[in-house]
Order: sequence, then structure tokens, then C-alpha cells
Amino acid sequence: MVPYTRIENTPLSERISTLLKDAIIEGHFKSGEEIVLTAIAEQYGVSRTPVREAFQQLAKDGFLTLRMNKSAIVVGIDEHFLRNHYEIRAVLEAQAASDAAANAKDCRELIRIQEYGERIPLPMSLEEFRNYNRMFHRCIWELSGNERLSQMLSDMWVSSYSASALPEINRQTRTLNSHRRLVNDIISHDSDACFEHMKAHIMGSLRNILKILDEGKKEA
Amino acid sequence: MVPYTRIENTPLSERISTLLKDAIIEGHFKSGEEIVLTAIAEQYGVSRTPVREAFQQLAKDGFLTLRMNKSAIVVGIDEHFLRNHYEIRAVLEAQAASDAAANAKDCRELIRIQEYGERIPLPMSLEEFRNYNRMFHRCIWELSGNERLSQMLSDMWVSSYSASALPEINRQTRTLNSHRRLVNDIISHDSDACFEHMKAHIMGSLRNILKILDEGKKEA
DNA sequence: ATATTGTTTATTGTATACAATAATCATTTA
DNA sequence: TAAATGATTATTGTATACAATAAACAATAT
Repeated sequence: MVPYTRIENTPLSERISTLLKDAIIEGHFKSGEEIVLTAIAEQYGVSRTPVREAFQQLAKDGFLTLRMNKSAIVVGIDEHFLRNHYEIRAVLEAQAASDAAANAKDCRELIRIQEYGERIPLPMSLEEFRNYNRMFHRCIWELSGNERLSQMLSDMWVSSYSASALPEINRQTRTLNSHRRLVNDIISHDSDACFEHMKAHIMGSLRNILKILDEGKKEA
Repeated sequence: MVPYTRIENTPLSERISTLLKDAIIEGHFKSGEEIVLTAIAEQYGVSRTPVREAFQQLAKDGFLTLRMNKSAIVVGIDEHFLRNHYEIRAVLEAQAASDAAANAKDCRELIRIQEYGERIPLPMSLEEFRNYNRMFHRCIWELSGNERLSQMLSDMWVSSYSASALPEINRQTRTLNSHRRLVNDIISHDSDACFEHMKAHIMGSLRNILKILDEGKKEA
């Protein structure tokens, strides 16, 4: 029997790491700001050990810079960061998609997910779009057959970046169109086209986010 | 004044992580083998804290799989692992090289390193080749202007993989030829050629390692 | 006999205690 | 005054102590 409500048994370090990462992405820390381990531990009411572990995770993911015997430094989510991040993600997602096109024997799951996305009435809610989009990409990661690549892309996935961009119906339509094309590429085993299309797809969402970021600046 | 001998002040977690990574790469652990935190801490004569941190680093780098409240599992360096690892590295190095070609204004350092490599009499010693090769690649990472990409490639660099392959003079010649071509691509700002050439260069070293691995198997 | 329950043990997850380091600031000395 | 020295403090690095979990095994009840 599966318990009705899943009890919270993920390690503290992971929960802290998620909270901090979200806080950084939401812009609650300034770029270059010092962030003190002890203070965070106190703030969340936990010991320093899991916070320390969270700090190291975040450093590996590029959100913090650690210094020996000194406070950590927040790497702010500015345009430079986003360009770097998306360039990496684009080429990795492209490689995953290319592998999926080359290797995939059974694409039923991918098709099922895509058809599910097509059936949701537009505009999707933020939650719906996030779920669908993540399912779609994750499925391609798994079809690539490269577990390490899948792990890395999972680590790089940060849904909040595009939070403000999602409700826009044109963007959702463009995403669905891109996805449809990618599914076709994979089914027809056209790995080169798949690479280019996925790269363009990700770089497209970067452009979208930069646009939002720019509009936000003008307002302020 | 800089001290004559640099004292060993890197964190224990890093040192342990390096030692364990090397041990895994050298094949001292079987693929899928369980590895007990407490045992490692005792073996190295340190507390569990830094070992735990090392474990988490290694897990992020794909060498270990962690399980809640259970011993970790070693991800063995077999052909499947190497193919996955090099595929990722190839596409990331290619992206870095492509960016370097697109952005680089001052290539003097890269040229200096390459000329230094050309001057070493063949066959280079294992140490010489490693140093030169790493310097060359690191320089391209930095020319890319993408600090995060540079960090990721640095994390993925594991010199020991190719240890047994290095003294071979043909391989060293091929490497130097590849490097020469890459420098030309970067100087002439041909980012597309650079991407393809770097990708081919890395996949070439994968083939070389797999060959060595295969020969090792036949011997045993 | 078998399924279930308790008990023990090995191992990890977290908290705390202690040691080392770097920065700040006051104090001394030329 | 200005450089150098020493004490103080804040913060991290490491070790240890304690709590929670999971697996193995024994004991019990049906």
C-alpha cells in the first residue's frame, strides 16, 4: 500500500539547496553579495552541516563561489549568467536530442506526452506548462541513452527563470510547434536536424527570457 | 613574499575527492561496488564530514550514486561510461572552441602554449604531455568567455583516463596536428570549423582510449 | 511452516563542539 | 605619523556525539 501523503524524507541539504537556489533565481540576493553559512543555518533553523552541503551543491551548479575560510559569494542571475547558462544547456539538450533521434526505438512515451500537451486548452496555466515542458524534455534526455547527460540536464533545469514568460499564449504556441518538429525529427531519426532544431529551440527561450528581463528593467 | 614551499591548505574534502576519483578511474573499485563512508573515513584517518562532502562532489561528477541511508555505489569506468563522458565533453569543448573563435581578440597566450608544445622533443614524457595538453585546452576554455563552461570542463577533465595512451609518439603527433588546426580556426574566427574540429579531436581521443581498453582486456 | 513482529546492528543524517583561519582593530615602536 | 605587532572576533574547517533509518535476524503467534 502506498501511503496517502508522501512524508517529507528528502535530505535537509537538498531542501536547503532548493530553497537557496530559488531565492537566488528570484533575485533575493544581489550579484556578488556575500552569504554567510552560519546566518543561513540560523535562518532556516538547522545546523550548519546540511547548509554547508547545500552550499557545495550550489557552487558545483554555478550559483555560488566558495572561498576558503570566508563567506560565499552569490553569482547573480544577470544577462551574462543567463547567456552562459543557456548556451551550455542548448548544446547539451541538442546533443541529447540528436542521440535520441539516432538511438530511439520506442517513441511512444514521447508521442504520448506531446499529444497530452496539444490537448491542453491554451493558454495553459503556469503549472500546466511547466509540467508538460519538463516532461517533454526529460523524456528526450532519457531517450538519449546517456544517463550522465540526463543527470546534468536535470541539474541545469531551473523552471523559475521563465516563470514570468509562461502565460503568454504566443510563446506557448511557439513551444508546441518546436516540440512537434522535434518529435518528427526523432521519429525519422534525423539526428542532425534534431541537433539544430533543439539548439534553436533553447536559444529561443533564452531570447524570450532576456526580453522579459529587459522589460522588467525599463519598468523599474 | 611568496613562501618557498606552498603548504597543503586545500580542504580535506577536495583531497579525499581527488584520491577517491583517481582510485575509481584506476579501477580499484568494481562497477556497482558498494562503498561505505565510514570505512573510507577510517582508511584515510579523517572524520566522516569531509568524506561525506567528497562523496557528494563525486556524485555530482557522476562517479558515485548516493542512496538515502545506504552505502554509495561506484559507477565503474567501463566503455559505456567513457562513451557518455566523452560525448558530453566533446560537445562542450566544441562549444568552448567555437566561442573562442567567435570572441577571442588576443590569442597570444594560446599561440605561446602551442609553440611551447611544438618545441618539446617527441616523444614527450607523460608529465610533459599532460601539462601541455591541459594548458592548451584550459586556454581555450578561458578564451570562450563562458566562465561556467570553463568550470564544467575543468570538472570533467580527468587526465588519468589517457595515462596509458600518452607515450605513443603517433598519438602525440596527431594531437599536435589537431591543436595546430584548432589554433588556425580560432585565429581566423571560423567558429563552425572550430566546433567540428574540436568535436572530432575529442572523439578521436575517446577512440584511442577505447582501443587501449580493448587491448588491456585481451591481455587479461 | 509461515507470516509477522520485535530486536539488534550497521550505516547514514544531523547537530554540536572544537580547531584553524582571516579580518579588524587597538597598541606599540621606530 | 606610519609601520609592525598582538589581541579579539567572526567565520569556516574538521571531529565527534547523537538521532534516524534500513537490513538482518530471532522470536512469536496463527
